[in-house]
Amino acid sequence: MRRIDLSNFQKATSETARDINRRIVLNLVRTHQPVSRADLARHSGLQRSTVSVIAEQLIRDRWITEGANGHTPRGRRPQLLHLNKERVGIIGINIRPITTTLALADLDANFLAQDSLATPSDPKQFVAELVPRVRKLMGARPELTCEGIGVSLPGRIDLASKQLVFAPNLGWKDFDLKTPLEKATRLPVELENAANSCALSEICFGRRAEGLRNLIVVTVSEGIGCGLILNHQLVQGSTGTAGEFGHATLIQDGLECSCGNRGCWEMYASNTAAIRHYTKAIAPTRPTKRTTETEKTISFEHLLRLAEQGDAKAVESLQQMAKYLGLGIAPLVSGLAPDMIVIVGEVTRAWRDVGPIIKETVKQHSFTRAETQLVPSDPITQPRLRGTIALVLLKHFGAPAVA
Amino acid sequence: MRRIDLSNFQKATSETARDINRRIVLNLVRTHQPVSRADLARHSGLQRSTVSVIAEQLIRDRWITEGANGHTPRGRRPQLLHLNKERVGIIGINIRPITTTLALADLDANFLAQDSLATPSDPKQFVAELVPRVRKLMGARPELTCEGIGVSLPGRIDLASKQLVFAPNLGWKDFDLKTPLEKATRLPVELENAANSCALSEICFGRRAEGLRNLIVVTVSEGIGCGLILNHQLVQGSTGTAGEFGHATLIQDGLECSCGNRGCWEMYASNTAAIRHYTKAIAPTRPTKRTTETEKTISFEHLLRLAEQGDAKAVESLQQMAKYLGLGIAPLVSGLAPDMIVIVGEVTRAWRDVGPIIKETVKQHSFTRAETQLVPSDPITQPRLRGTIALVLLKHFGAPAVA
DNA sequence: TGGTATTAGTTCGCGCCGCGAATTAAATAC
DNA sequence: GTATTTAATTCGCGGCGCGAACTAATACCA
Repeated sequence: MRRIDLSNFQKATSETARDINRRIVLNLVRTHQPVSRADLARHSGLQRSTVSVIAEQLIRDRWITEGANGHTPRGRRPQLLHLNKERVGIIGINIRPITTTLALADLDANFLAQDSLATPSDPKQFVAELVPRVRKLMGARPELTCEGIGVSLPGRIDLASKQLVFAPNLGWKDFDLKTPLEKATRLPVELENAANSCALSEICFGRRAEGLRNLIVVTVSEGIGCGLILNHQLVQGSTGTAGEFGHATLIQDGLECSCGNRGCWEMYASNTAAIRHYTKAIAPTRPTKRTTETEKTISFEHLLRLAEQGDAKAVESLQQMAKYLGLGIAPLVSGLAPDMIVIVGEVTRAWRDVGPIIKETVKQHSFTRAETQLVPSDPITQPRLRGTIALVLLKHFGAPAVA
Repeated sequence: MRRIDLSNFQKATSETARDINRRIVLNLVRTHQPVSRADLARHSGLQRSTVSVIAEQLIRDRWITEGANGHTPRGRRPQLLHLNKERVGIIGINIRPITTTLALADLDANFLAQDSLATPSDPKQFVAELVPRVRKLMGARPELTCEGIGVSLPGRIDLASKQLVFAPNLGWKDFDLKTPLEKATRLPVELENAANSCALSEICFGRRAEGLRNLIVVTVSEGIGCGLILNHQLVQGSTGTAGEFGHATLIQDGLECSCGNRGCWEMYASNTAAIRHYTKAIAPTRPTKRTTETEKTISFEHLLRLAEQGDAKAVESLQQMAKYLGLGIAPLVSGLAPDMIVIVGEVTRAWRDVGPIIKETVKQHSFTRAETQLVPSDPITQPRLRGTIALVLLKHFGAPAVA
């Protein structure tokens, strides 16, 4: 039961009921397509007459279309409805430290065209390079009306100003990406943290996580980030920085972290941490020089490959990483009791080895009656990028703002 | 933006708009009373005509009443509306290990009558003792229609079965309190964990926390519990056990906890922990015998009094406790970025000493841009008990289930 | 003292919406 | 060829919010 926010509520008008039911029907079409009006009525609990009117409206607005006729054992054949993939395009942009990928997606979140570029270190230059590529993507399917642009990035966006306030791995700070991008493309732009994007991707399009009430996504790369979906809703915190469990203390008085604290979770369980462990293992006496981001990422790829080839020290580094991942996940299970936790990151390639260790560690260190599933994300679904599509589509498919 | 839950959604009917606007108006009356219809129209954005109809309905249903006329610099005098305190009573029951308190409250969550009893160790006997006292409370103001019974207890309630699944400090387990209480009183009964109750109390009636989007309540007594309000909504997790950060690991391989893990937060920051620290300090060599719950609670009272009188070791025990409270709160600030954290428990009596330590520790160990306020709860508001009133009232004052 | 301006609250017709019964459409079974 | 079954549409009804018009009550001012 939600408390009504008296500083920011939405009164109901005569169109509110239609708005609610239209969204319900649109969602039902998406999940059950192809589907007849009669089935929609059964699934929604609405009268067939009401569904007919709503369907007519959705067809008129080109959200859905009528396809072939279906089959029934007896009686008139239903006219099957499905999402109109020819109507809407969404641009998704996934910014990562080295490479930025962008794509054009349809209403089913299928990618129709993709592109990528090296992420420049200067955010202004980035906008300049991005805009023509966005235009080119939209040009790939000119018949589609572009609904908006979703952006996922390794940083945090201030809820009020929509400015990027913190992105250490990009080296950007206090930059307004939204305004210039909106001006240049004349499209609404939604920014979101990468972990949050992944979480949206999972509950909106995920095979196993779709529709779950409580889901946590843990993104493991240079650092660790969390995307929290609680009560079907993204948790952003008061300013938009919720999810920074990567900088929660795991080991009191532990290793010094760039954030200024000591013993942060990501100092022990990130890709970087695994590399550090491995480096120490193979050359315990020689102190390593500070490596750049590029070297780190390549190295984790390398570490994974070594482990796949059976390198004992590489395997051990990953096992260590898995143990610490479990130690950090355990309090999330105790404290938030989610239905599912999804791990996103290169480390999932070694899931056969690390999965059981994470699960066992979580089991030993958590306290809950909840049967939280712990699963790796399928990188082929490109959750960071696909989440940006969810970000834009939720404006049409999400629950309406009411009361 | 919330995702629509296709396994449990609510279609809109022709009455949905009225339901939404009625709840908005009811909330506005509560927060602005006494208030005129014209002001309600201004605050809600609804037409005056609509507000008039809704007000008439609310008066007919005896939720609100018309009071004296107000004053305006010019023009007709408004008829002021306010909540009808003579209509509805709510029974609140706060179960604690030693004493159970119960009260009858009005719509403003003011207590009209109170009672208390020793908490029996047998839950069946508890129900038998409770029912006549509930009847007696209702008899104190027979003109009130009792809307329901809210119960707060130190344990967790399974979301699906509504059974009490875990209450170590009561010694109860897998007991159904709801059904027998509902049968005996013919009133709807809502059960909730004590920390969650406190959280509801704070956002519904709290002077500082009312209406906040993200709030965490940390209850500190024999153990530590957390009540999480995120996006204006109680977080219960998949089974109802969310909030058990007290059993999150604070110190790896630390003290053994009754839950089976080691180093749980509540082993270092609970009342029990402070007593253990004090006992060790005054008799470091002699091992203490296992104390009962009763002795522990009395002892923490004693410890507080000693500290108030300036006993150095007692003060140091509380400071130690405060430091560990801060260490446990820090990851909640990093990870959930709430607007406010409220501490509930006897320890707040020593806030002048412990408050600054908690705040400083949190500041040093957390990572956020959020300016999370950290405040002690005012025990005079009886948050555990008052939260049970919110639990019942939210059915009428909360946002309606929609989409 | 009576008109004017101002504010509160009500009345009423309109259009949007979902409901549900009746109707039309199209298929199969016998 | 008729009955049966299922799909989809049509249409009148009642609930609801809107907004214009109207009534009520008060202060100000000439």
